[in-house]
Amino acid sequence: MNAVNGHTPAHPKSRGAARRAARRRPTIDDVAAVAGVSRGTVSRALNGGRYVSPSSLAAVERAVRDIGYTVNVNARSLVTNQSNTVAFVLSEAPEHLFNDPNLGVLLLACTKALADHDFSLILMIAESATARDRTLRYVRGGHVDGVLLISTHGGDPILSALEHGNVPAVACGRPLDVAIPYVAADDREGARQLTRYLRERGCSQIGTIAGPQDTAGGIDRLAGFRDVLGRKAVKRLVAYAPDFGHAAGEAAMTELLERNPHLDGVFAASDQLASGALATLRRAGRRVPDDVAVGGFDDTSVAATTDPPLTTVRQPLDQVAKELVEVLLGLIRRQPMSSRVLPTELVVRHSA
Amino acid sequence: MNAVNGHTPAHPKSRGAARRAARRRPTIDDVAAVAGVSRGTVSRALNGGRYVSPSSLAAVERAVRDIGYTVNVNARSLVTNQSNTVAFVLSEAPEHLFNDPNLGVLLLACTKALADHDFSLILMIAESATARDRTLRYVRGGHVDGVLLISTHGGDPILSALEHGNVPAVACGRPLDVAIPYVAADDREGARQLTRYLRERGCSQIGTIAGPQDTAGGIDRLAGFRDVLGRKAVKRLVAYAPDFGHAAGEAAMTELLERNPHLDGVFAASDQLASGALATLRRAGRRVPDDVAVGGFDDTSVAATTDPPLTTVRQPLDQVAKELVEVLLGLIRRQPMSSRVLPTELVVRHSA
DNA sequence: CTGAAAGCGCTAACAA
DNA sequence: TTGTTAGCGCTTTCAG
Repeated sequence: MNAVNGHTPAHPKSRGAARRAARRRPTIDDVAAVAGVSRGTVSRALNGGRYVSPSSLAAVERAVRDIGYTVNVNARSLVTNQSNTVAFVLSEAPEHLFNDPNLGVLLLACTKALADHDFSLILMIAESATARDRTLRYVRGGHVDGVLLISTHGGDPILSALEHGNVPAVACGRPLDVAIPYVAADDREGARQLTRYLRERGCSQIGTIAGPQDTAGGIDRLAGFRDVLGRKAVKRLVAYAPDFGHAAGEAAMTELLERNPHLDGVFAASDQLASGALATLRRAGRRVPDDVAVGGFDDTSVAATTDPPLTTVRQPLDQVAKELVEVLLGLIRRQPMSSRVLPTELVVRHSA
Repeated sequence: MNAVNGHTPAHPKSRGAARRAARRRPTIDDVAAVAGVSRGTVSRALNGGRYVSPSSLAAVERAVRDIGYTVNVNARSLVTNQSNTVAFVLSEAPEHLFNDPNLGVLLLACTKALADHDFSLILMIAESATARDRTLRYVRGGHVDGVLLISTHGGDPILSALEHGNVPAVACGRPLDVAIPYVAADDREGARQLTRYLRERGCSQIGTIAGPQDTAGGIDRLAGFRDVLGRKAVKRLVAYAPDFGHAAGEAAMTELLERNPHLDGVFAASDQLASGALATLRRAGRRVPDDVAVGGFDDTSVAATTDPPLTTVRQPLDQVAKELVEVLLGLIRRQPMSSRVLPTELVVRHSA
């Protein structure tokens, strides 16, 4: 109906729109005016292009490029009632958090996986009670379409809060005591793999540094260890670490060594625990892997830089992230989604 | 004008609003109806409470609590044209990125600092050309009020793209060749501190493992080293690492040792480089710090877990984050803001 | 396939 | 101090 180029202002809107477009950020009306179609057609063209003639579609695309139009997400979200944004919620003391090198990798991978679906990730920390309240308010306030929950400890208040909420949510790692769909690596089988490997390697006195028993990782990795060693996994051979860090690994290794002077193998529930164990062993004058073989878990960046490099169990973190996003997006589309457990892989280096 | 309790529907809106409130997410009109005031009054009460009588204010607050109202940010943003959201943009190959333990700390600290101002952080990765385009489109599309730029390498296309853009932006670390306000630790002075310490400690043959020379950290830390050693810092005593990682540190240390068998001190431009240097030195049979004293930079978590623990230079990352946010928020308010350089601190452990 | 028009929930300008 | 009203930019019926 109207001229396609802006030089021939046919109906009044065209002129107004064009002039305004010079100063303000262009709107859909500006596109419509330039493309010579109605606002509705532009909208349809922008959202899938259904019920739009090829010529209109082309005109719109051209106009969009010409005037550099980008949709105003707020206006769109106001009417569609969805934001194309998900919250990545960390519910733990932040100091601990980024000591775990897994977290950064996961965060990055989720961001990228979401970007592939045109979703953005907003990072929220819920370490204190007030922060948790703010997060919950924010999430429930409809600012995000769903939640990616990174909660390590059991009894996390934010988990139960989200459990019965109407906000789609998926947890990374099996949540304790809560029925929320999750995606996790197969911790238990991974622990079995490494423990079996130690045994086949000839270790006869294998101990374990177990992670905190209020985390799924801590519990399942110990369970896997016991699956393999059965009755032999006597109390004496298990040392419990209060967290997954280096210092805890040093302490637990000291304890294990005192109780079992003839130990010749150790499975630590994380690479950092293993790195601490290595430090203690060196101080005790034990050679690794000759005197004592050591295995870790996670295959984080630290595994490659210890001396000797760690034999460990790789978690498929990229895959975890991908599936986390897949499940959440499904949930957002109101599809029924179930939890997924991903296989781990033994990575043999030099410590065992 | 109207009854305060919902049982006495006086004007039509009240009834409709109340009924709708039962099913839908409550709106400002629902609050108005319940509080017995107009929508405008509610809005004013919600935004600062100016020009609102104490009694109205109380009524509104009560109504908000009663019906569990939360503002619809999209509607608000649509009219105010600001989102209370900033983008945290990473412009580098992500694999490298979270090897740097600083990054996680910074990200967390920024998130918290922003939360204190009721801003949210959205994470964006601009590693590839297409990702960069998407990021730029997103940022310019008005989805965020400003940008926190974490760019390490010089010549980053996203920097120049943002330099003359009208989007408020602040960089973490001094950007190379670009005039964008930034917040950074005083790398040069930090390097001087450590180098002086090595000299005062009695080292007479001090080498350095320099970081990549297309990063401000790499350049400035080397400059600081030279400031102290002056002419003595001959070429022979400098080894260049292609990145800040452990493996690069091992290689550079090997090189340094070959060229200078009598070396008795090393300043590495990062903790991870230093950790690599430690590994090489151990393999070479040199004792640290007795034969060779080693210093790192950053005071990341690795510094505490090496053997021996690293003497290093602490960057005040929490403070950096805080000021980063302060500057960005100022910029968003259209206040003129200038760059800030923060002092570093020498942390003495056992490696030197 | 297309255009017109009705809101989405909110803020801000204006009149009272 | 308050209520009324006009949009913000967009999607989505609903007629045509």
